[in-house]
Amino acid sequence: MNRKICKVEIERLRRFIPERDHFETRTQKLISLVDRLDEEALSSEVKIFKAFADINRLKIVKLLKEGELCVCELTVALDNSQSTVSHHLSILKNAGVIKERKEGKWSYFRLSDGAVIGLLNQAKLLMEE
Amino acid sequence: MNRKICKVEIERLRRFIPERDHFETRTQKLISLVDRLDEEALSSEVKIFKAFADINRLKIVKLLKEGELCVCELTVALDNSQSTVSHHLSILKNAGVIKERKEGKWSYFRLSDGAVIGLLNQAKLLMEE
DNA sequence: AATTCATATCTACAGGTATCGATATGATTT
DNA sequence: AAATCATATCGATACCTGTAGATATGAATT
Repeated sequence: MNRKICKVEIERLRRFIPERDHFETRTQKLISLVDRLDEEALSSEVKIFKAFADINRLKIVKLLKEGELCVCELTVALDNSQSTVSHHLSILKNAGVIKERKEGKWSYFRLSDGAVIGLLNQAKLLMEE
Repeated sequence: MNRKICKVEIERLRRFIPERDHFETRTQKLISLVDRLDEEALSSEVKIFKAFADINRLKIVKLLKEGELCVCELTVALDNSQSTVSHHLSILKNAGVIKERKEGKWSYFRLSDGAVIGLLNQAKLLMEE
């Protein structure tokens, strides 16, 4: 997760900073704002959004709104290979979106809580505007 | 976006369907549920989640909560190359998350509306649980 | 009109990720 | 204990994506 730092570019931009009204104070404010961002918290947010950023995983989430399901049911419903479904489930689980319950040979998955549905609704709202 | 269909796998699973209580009706219900999902709408949702699924784009969104900013300000604040920032902005714009306003040489970007902030809050909620 | 500047686009590349088949694991059934 | 079954993990592969430098574009300045 280490971005390459582009110092040359920054210097190039800094050269004209004093020439524009308020530019320096504005950018200083922005820089300190970025510095105050919690990188770890941001990474968690990214992880959640990544979890939702795949059509098959979205389908899984929408199916799980109907209730708990096992891997084999999801495999049939999604028409994907079992290993693929398993992979998607582990990403969703790792992001905290879904929870697992083992029962004998079966693993049942369910949505973590109502926040997921709220998230989806917000996204839809954003989309419709 | 064309998933490969894994018929063999499905057939393998179908063989034991009649042997489990309610499995057939359950999976039939799930399959028809998936069939009724609007692929195009799902793709839009995925596009939005993808827009948020990068740490630099999240930072841009958080910076834009402070108000309208031009590309060069974001470039300094994020310490990324100009082309990279421009690329991220085009993804956010394409997903409908931000809007652009041109003024002379400058391009100013702003958040589309309050839905973004709601979306972020929902994600945070989900994360904290 | 020539230069400078802000931004967008193109090109290349490294790392990430979705997918599947094959195999491993761990439970259940025979 | 051997076989079967559900799921997870591994290995390979093709595609996707974030990044930066180079170049193009279009506006403002000289």
